[in-house]
Amino acid sequence: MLSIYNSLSNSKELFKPIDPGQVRMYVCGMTVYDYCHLGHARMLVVFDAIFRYLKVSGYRVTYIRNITDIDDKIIKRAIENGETIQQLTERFIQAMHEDTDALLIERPSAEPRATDNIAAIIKMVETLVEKGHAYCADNGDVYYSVGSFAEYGKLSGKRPDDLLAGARVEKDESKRDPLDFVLWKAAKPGEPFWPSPWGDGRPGWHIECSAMSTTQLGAHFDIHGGGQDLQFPHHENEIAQSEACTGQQYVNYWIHNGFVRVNEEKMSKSLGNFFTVRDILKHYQAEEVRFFILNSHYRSPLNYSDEQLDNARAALTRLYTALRGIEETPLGDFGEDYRARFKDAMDDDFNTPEAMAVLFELAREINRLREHDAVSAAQAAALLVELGGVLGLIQSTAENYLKAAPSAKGLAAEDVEALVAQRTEARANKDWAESDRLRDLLKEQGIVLEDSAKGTSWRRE
RNA sequence: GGCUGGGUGGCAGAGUGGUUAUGCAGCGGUUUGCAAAACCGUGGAUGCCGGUUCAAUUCCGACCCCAGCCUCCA
Repeated sequence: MLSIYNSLSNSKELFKPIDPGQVRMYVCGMTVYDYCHLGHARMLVVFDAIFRYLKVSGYRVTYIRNITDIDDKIIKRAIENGETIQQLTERFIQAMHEDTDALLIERPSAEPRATDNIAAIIKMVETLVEKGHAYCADNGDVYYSVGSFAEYGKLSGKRPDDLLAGARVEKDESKRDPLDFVLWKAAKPGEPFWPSPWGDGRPGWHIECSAMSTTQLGAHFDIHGGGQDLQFPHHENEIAQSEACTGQQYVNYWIHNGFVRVNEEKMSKSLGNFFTVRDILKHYQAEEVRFFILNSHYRSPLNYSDEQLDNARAALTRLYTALRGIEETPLGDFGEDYRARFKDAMDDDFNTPEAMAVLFELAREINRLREHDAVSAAQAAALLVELGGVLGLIQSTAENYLKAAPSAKGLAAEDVEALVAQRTEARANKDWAESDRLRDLLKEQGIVLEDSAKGTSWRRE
C-alpha cells in the first residue's frame, strides 16, 4: 500500500484515490522566461518518477503540468530582449521540452497554458465576486478577500494574524486587507490584456492554477504537487480560491519537493547561484543528473556539487558494467524478493534512495551469477532494467552509456578502437612494453581498458 | 518574531526500539602478463543533555546548530 507524506496534514497517509484505479495529479510547472535550472529539474524528475511509479502500480494517471506564459517577469524580460511575449515564451517552452526530453522526463497528459485558459479564469473570478470572496478595487484590480475564507492558512500552518504581525506584508492602498491577493490585474499602457467584466487586464498568478486544474481534473482531485517554495502563498491561495469557488475540497494530497542547494544555500535566481540544465548536460550525461536527483529523498534538501555528479557517474558505471555483455531474458518469477523490496521502498512515500539500493544489490547478484549461471544472470539483468526503468534510469545500453563522451572532447570511438586493435596485436606478441604504452596513452585520454578472456573492452572514465 | 523541515561512518545518503542500507573512498584476500572490472572478507556513525525502557541512533523533553517559508521563485 502506497503512503504519501501530505503537506496538508504534515504526516504520511495511506493513499486512496477518489476514483478506484485512477489518479488525477496536477503539478505547478515552469514560468517560461528563462532556461530550466537544476531546481526545476528536480521538480520535473521527482514528479516524473511519481508519475511512472503510479502507473506501474496499476493506476490510470492523468498528469497535468501547467505552463505559466503570462506574468510580470515575462513581460519585463520580453521588453528587455526586444521581442514579443509570444516569441519569448515559445522559445523557452521549446527549450524546456528539449531539457525535459534530454532528462528522459515523460510528457504529462497535458500541459495547459495560462493564456489558453483566460475564459475559465475569468469565469472563476466572476464566481468568486458573486459569492462575496472577491472584489474589484478602485484601480481596476480584482482581489481575493482572504478574510472571507475561514480556513485560510490550513496548508502552510500560518494564521492570518501571524502574517499580519510579520513586517513583510506589502501595503497597498487599493486592497481592503493587506493579505488580499490579486486575481485579475488591470492592464497598464503597453501591457498585454484580455477583455473582462472589470475592464482590460490579465490574470493574477495563483488563479491560473485553480482554473486550469479544475478545468482539467474537476473541482476535487487527488494530488497536487510543486516545489516547497510554492506551498505559501501560491498553493495556500489556490486552496482559498478553489474551495471558495466550488464549495468542495480541492485536493486530497499535497506533495512538495525540497530545494536544490549550493553550499548549503537555496539555489535561486535572485541569489544567482543556479546552474541551468543545459550547462550541466555539457559535462554530465542526463541519466547522471537523474540519478543524482533521485538518490536523495524528494523532500530532503539536495546539495549540488560536481563531486555529487561524479558520484552518480561512478554509481551508474557500476550498474551498467554489471549489464555489459548480458542478453536479457524473460523473467519468469525470478527475483520476487528484489521486486518486493523495491515496491516497499517506493510505497513508503516514494523512497527512491532505498529503491535504488535494490538496483545495486541486483548488480552484485548479476556479477556473482554471470560466470556459472548465465540464465539467472540474464534474468537478474532484465529485472535491473525493469526496476531502473520505473525511475527512468538504465534506459540506455551498457555500451552506449560506458562509451558516451559527455564533454564532446576526447578521442573518437573509431580512434579508440584502432588503438585497442594495435594493443591486442602487441599483446598477442607478448610485447608488454608496447601494450602498456598504448594503455597509458588511452588512459591519458580518459579511456579505461579491461582485458578479459573474451578480448579487450573499453569505457570512458 | 511566527511557522516548516533537518542534524547519521572519510564523503553522499536510507532504514531501524535490540540483528547488512546502498554507492564512492580505505584495508586484507581471490583473479590478472601488469592493470581494470568483478567477487569474498573487513574497520568505521548516529549534534549535546536529560527522560521513558530490560534495551534508543530510532520514542519524549530541553538545548545548540543548519536550511527554508512568511516578498518573485521548483
